[in-house]
Amino acid sequence: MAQLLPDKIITRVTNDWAKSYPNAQTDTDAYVIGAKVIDVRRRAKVLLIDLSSEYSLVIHLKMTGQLVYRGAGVAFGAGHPNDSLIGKLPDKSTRVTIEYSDNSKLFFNDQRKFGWVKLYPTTEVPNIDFFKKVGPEPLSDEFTQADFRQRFLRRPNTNIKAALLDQTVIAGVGNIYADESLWGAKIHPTSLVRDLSAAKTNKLYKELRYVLNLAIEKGGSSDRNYVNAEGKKGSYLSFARVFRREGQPCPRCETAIVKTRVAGRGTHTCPKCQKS
DNA sequence: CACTTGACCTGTCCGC
DNA sequence: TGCGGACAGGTCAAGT
Repeated sequence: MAQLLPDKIITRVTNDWAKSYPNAQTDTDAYVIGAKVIDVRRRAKVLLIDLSSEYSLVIHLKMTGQLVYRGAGVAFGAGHPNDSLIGKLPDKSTRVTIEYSDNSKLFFNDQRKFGWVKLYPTTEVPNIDFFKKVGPEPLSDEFTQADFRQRFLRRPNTNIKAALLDQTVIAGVGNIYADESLWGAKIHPTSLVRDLSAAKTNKLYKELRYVLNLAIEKGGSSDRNYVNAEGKKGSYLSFARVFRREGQPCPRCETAIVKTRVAGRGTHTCPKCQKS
């Protein structure tokens, strides 16, 4: 995305599901049509496309959203090299289509319709409720072990998995990387935050950063249909130690991985390695 | 206030 | 094969 979009000029934005582009209206076109893409950024799980109009498209993929970019012509239909992963576009999951002056298109596809594309003045983005409350980026250089522990201790009476998933504590950790990092740190997901020693939270800090870096290197976790902007799948799940591995042997101790429900989410643990 | 649960949606899978 | 229910990568609002 960051390589594909800059300098492209938007000529049209259409949406097939109102909630996927909730502030779409004719007067928003004034800030979008004819605008040039200046930059593509990310904060937490949100993507920002900054435009020359000083407005930004703010995009959240939620569970099943995906952004797929295609050049003009044959790329929209049969014969595209990515057809085995995702076929002709738009398709029945296409919610928003952004067209550019070179006739390329960016498709926002989202089977479950939880994701969205919103438009805000670029200077207002930091004032969106979500961005005011969201926690620090766990991979940033300034984010230390001590910061990590201190952030968690704001939620002393909840379990560590709920705290890991809480975007106001730490940004960007979802269900997969929560399970994976807890396994790495040998912490049971139901452990109360207040009961975790500094040694444990330090270990979790290291494991979380390891897991996130590995996931980035592998192109993320394509659960089923997910593809990136170039139509490619990520491969992290083939490296996962516990996530979606119920009944398979723990890579450390061979004990069968179990699946339970913690913080309302499917949760995978090794019952021997992660006792507390 | 801190914390948990249900709602938002479509599609798939599993048991009857 | 059909049908009901549970579940799926995330976040809010409403509930306790």
